[in-house]
Amino acid sequence: MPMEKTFNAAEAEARISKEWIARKVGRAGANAKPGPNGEPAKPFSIMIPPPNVTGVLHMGHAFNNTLQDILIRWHRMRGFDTLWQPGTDHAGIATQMVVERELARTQQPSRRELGREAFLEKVWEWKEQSGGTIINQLQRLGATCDWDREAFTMSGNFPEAVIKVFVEMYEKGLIYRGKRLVNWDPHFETAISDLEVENLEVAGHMWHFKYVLADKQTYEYVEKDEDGNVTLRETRNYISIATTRPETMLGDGAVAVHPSDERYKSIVGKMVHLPLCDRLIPIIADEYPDPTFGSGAVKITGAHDFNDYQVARRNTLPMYRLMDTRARMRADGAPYAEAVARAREIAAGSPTDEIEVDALNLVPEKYRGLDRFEARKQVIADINALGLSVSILTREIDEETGSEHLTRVPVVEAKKIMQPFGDRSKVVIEPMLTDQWFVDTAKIVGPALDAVRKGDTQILPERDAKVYFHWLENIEPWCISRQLWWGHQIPVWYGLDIWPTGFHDAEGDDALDEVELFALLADGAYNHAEPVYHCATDLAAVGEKFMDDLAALPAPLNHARVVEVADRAAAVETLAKALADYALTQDPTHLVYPVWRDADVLDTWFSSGLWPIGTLGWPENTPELQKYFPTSVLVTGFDIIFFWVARMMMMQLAVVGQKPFGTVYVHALVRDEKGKKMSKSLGNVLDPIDLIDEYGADAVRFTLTAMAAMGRDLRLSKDRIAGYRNFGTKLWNACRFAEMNNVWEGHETQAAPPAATATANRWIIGETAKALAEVDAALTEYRFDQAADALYKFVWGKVCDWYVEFAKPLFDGDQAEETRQTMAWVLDQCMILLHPIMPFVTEELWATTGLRKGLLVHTDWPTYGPDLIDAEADREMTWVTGLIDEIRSARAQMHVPVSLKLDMLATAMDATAAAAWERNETLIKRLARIESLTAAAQAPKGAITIAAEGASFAIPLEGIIDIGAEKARLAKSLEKLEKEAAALRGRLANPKFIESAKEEVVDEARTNLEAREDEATKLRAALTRLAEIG
RNA sequence: GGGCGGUUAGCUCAGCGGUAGAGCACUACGUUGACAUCGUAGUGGCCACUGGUUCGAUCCCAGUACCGCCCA
Repeated sequence: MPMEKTFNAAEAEARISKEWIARKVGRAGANAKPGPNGEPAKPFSIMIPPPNVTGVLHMGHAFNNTLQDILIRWHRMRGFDTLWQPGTDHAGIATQMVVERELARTQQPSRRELGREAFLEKVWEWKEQSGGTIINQLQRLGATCDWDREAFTMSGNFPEAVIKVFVEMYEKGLIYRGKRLVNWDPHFETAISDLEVENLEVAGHMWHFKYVLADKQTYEYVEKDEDGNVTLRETRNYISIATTRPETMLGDGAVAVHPSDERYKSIVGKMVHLPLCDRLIPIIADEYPDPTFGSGAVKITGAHDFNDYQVARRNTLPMYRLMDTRARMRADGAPYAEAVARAREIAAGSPTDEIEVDALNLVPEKYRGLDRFEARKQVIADINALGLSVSILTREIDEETGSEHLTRVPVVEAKKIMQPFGDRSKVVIEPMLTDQWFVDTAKIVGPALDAVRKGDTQILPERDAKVYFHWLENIEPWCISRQLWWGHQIPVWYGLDIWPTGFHDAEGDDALDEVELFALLADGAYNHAEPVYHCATDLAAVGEKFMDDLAALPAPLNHARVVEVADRAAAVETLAKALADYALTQDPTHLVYPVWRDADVLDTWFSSGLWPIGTLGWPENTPELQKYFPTSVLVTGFDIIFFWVARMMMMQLAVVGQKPFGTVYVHALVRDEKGKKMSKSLGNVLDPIDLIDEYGADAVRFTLTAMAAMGRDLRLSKDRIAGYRNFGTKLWNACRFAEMNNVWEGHETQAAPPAATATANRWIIGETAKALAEVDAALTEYRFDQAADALYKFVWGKVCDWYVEFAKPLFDGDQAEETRQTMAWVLDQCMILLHPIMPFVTEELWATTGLRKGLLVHTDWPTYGPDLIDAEADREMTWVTGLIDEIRSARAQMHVPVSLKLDMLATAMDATAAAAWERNETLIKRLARIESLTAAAQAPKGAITIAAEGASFAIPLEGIIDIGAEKARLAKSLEKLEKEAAALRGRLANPKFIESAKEEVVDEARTNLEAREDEATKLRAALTRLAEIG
């Protein structure tokens, strides 16, 4: 059955993809070829950047995975032992969100109603049913991962690996627990990482409040202009502060001014009344406030602002937490009056600790329980009512009476402010002081920096290494705990601190008596203290650690059984019961020591950070781990250099002491055709699957590849994709042409090109070798765009534009068989070389044409070298194509109809030119539409002139020729030639050029000048002739 | 405010010390033994600006302007 006119992507891609998957073409080691001495094939491995299990393929994924597939296919065809490891990550927040939404949609019980265990079952159910979307989409893109190895950060060996790493890092002191300010998402009620925060500029306001000095004190407030002239002098009893978040003022610990700020020097150290609160806070001097911004005085709320937090830490200010996990004003704890009384004691120097400070709820009763934004309104209203807003006098005219009033209006500046939003929840992130687990990144960052500095790991493009260094050199502790359910639960168990200093073994007999028991049981003896904790891989292991602790206690408590309970409350209850039971029965076997596991899970990036070793089976030392680790290349987007790449580097180096990858290729962002970031809200998102439906995966892949210039964003337009779809069609039709000319009959793929005699055949074989060299060089350097460009130019510009045309006359001559063989070989090479970028259409052509032993995906990549380039054929074909171009151009400009075949005269022809003509006569005649060539002493009147190297031709066009047009054409060419010649002459006339320029440059200039002068002479002669006839 | 990029044909981008390139778009012609998802020919550029280095600068250096991105 003859081939169709176009490649049916929709039909063929589905079929081919299915076959690739069924035949496991991407399995690790497929098509691996041992070395010449039987040594094992060189490994080449890539870890897919795991998409979220909830993810759907977007343009960034399509881009990222196209590049990976190109590298993998290229290496696989070259006989490397390849592994492309696929998988997904469990995406804590995203998945929990998706499943919760699904529960709500189907009117099932909510997460909280279900409880942790039942909810997690729902998550797994969802994962089984819907978690494979993106994997299927990757397959549509043509990705040849080893699908049997699909990994998931919550399955297989991952849980064990993650827990093991946590425990080991904890034991090495690399992980610690602490109360820190973190990004808190009030919607999901969890800490989130910087990565998950989007800082957006939004319209906000700046309010200005007066904090009145204590004890009715006043000071001279003086403002000066740049020249030091006094512009304002007044006596003030307040300091003016500016804030965009008035509600946080309830937790202020101080007002800070810059130490150099002359305006406030006299009042640093004095106290001010905190409005709406019965507290005094100090004015402190700190480097943080910008004296030129606002009033120069800043309120410091350590528990709700990252900058303030640093100031509070530097100045040991108390940090009062104002909000609960949903960012409502706190309603817990003691009444305000009590809390504030204690706060005043603390301010006066009473000893305290951060637990007590955190427990103190300093939100006045009237604001308790309010949402933070509601509280803001109230606070503003109340401060205005107290007259403590900075205000200005404005004139108002009463409409009825026409009388003027002067009223004071609070100053509220409308202002653009940067506000943090949760990237999933879209709610405003609240900096919140909470207990979290941290990786002490400062301790593990060294090797990650060194690996890149020393070049063990290369980051491309180089400038992205700067980003990497910058971030790692300024690294912050990494908050790894999340207040979620879906994830790896932290392997830490807590127990009640029953080792209070107050415990008193009254008899000194090291045994527990009733009085002592009572003391332990008494409320407050232990359950208000911070629990003790241990970290271990499981309950049994952690139990042993608690047993070691218990050994310090009097008998029989030192032999209490460690049991696991749900939480702290359950522990208190269980212990109380056990002690009571013991008091009654004196049976020590009933004594238990309850422990409960940390409810938090680990940041998804913590497990993703172990992706390279985790997917290879670590902690088991699997053969895959030995073979494919460290991995060869990581292909990833620039946006996760810090969050993922840097963390993988740190963690792999910390855990197994090896770099995770040799090269990191960082690609840019895919934007829309106007250069805008694709976003759902802008509605400019191009869905790769839609594009694949419309144009085929090959076209989408080729487009992305052709645009993958290193370090530059891509502007994707459908026109471009359509263009490359046409490119696929072009190749398709070249093969179809071959088929119609029986090129494929009996053809089997040969590594070596056929022996060819025709110049055109020898030439195209050489061009193929050049193309291979270019593609190899480009891919070696990760210049995907150059590889695509080289192939486009070769396949379309050389093979289709010229070679197929040359073949037409050759098929009618003596060299037909050789030409058929050459064409088959060349088209084979097109398919092979294009395969990594356009796998589907090439695989289909492979199957459709010739006699093939196997799939193209497992066909060997060619290795021929520049020896295939025939310099003579190259020169000759340049002459031939140049001549054809000249004739066509002249014809077109003379408006000679294509259908008209012309007779041509050779007015001059040297031996080389004559030989070239002789060998390629049929080609030239056909393509230039020339009927005959005869020698002539000179061109007749009314002929157009064609100048070629070593030859001059004339085409008599008496009656047809437009003399004016021909004159113009020649004049234009001449002008251009003369301009070029003049430039060359000028350069060669400069002795300094001859002196300092490289020899070959000088030679080249001379040769060029000669050629131009020669051609110009011919054109001038032609012009002279034209002048003669009119 | 700090850092990093960019500015080349109408558009999207390559190039990078030695004669300015591609694709798309545009114009004209064209069913010539595959391809109209095509062919042939063509139009179109003070390579942002100002200096400097150099025999020679779109390319290297410095500054200016504008536009992005990242981090505060």
